[in-house]
Amino acid sequence: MALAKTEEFTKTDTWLADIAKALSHPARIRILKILTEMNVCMCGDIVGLLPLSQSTVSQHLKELKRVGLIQGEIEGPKVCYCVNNQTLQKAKKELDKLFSLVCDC
Amino acid sequence: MALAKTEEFTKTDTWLADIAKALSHPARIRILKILTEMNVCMCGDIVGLLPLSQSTVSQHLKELKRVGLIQGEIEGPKVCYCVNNQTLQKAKKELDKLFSLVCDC
DNA sequence: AATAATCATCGTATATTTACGATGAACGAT
DNA sequence: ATCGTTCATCGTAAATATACGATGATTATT
Repeated sequence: MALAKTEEFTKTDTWLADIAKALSHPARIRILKILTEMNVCMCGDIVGLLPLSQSTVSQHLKELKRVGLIQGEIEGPKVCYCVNNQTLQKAKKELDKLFSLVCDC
Repeated sequence: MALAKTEEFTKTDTWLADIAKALSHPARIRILKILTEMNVCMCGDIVGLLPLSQSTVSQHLKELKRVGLIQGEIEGPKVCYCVNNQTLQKAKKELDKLFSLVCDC
């Protein structure tokens, strides 16, 4: 079976693994940076900054949105994306907790 | 195509995405914790603590080893796994750098 | 030499991911 | 009302991931 047995693990571990999955593609890491560094929020703008097609970028945005790392605000025919500080903070907190457990840092 | 266009991104982003991929399964997060919290290092011991078969756990260990988050030392017929502090520290550093860029934390 | 223990790898099945082009939906502007 | 812009979704193809049982390799023990 290819189904991850997520029921067998703690909610926190499963959640953190899901966050990690959302960060597991360089395009999505780039997108997070683009949304904060550049003064840019639309899908089309991001497409212009990445070597990927519009539909592929849209999928990456969807994945980031799925776990709540970004959110999208509809503005007429456009959608303005931005990072979600709350989720990012929670992710950082849980990652820090993990690293403080598993390593000397 | 399903091939990630990793050539088109920076080495650091690609590396960090790869680390995130290794952390993107709750079993692998559990394994990291088990290797540090419990006094345990062998694959068989970990199998006893997870709801997964020996071959599946071995695959997860292989994935963690692939990115250098753990290392395995052969001791006769056994292999003693342990976390790799150096890689973990580098991962934490890069994650911190990412989060300090993309969020207020 | 034979056996037991330990772990990796092979083979396999299924689900998911990644990517693209094409199409559809929503809305503003003409 | 039509057109253009923007983005999501559909359809599809190929790669990867997840899981298991079975088998193979290695080494310690008997």
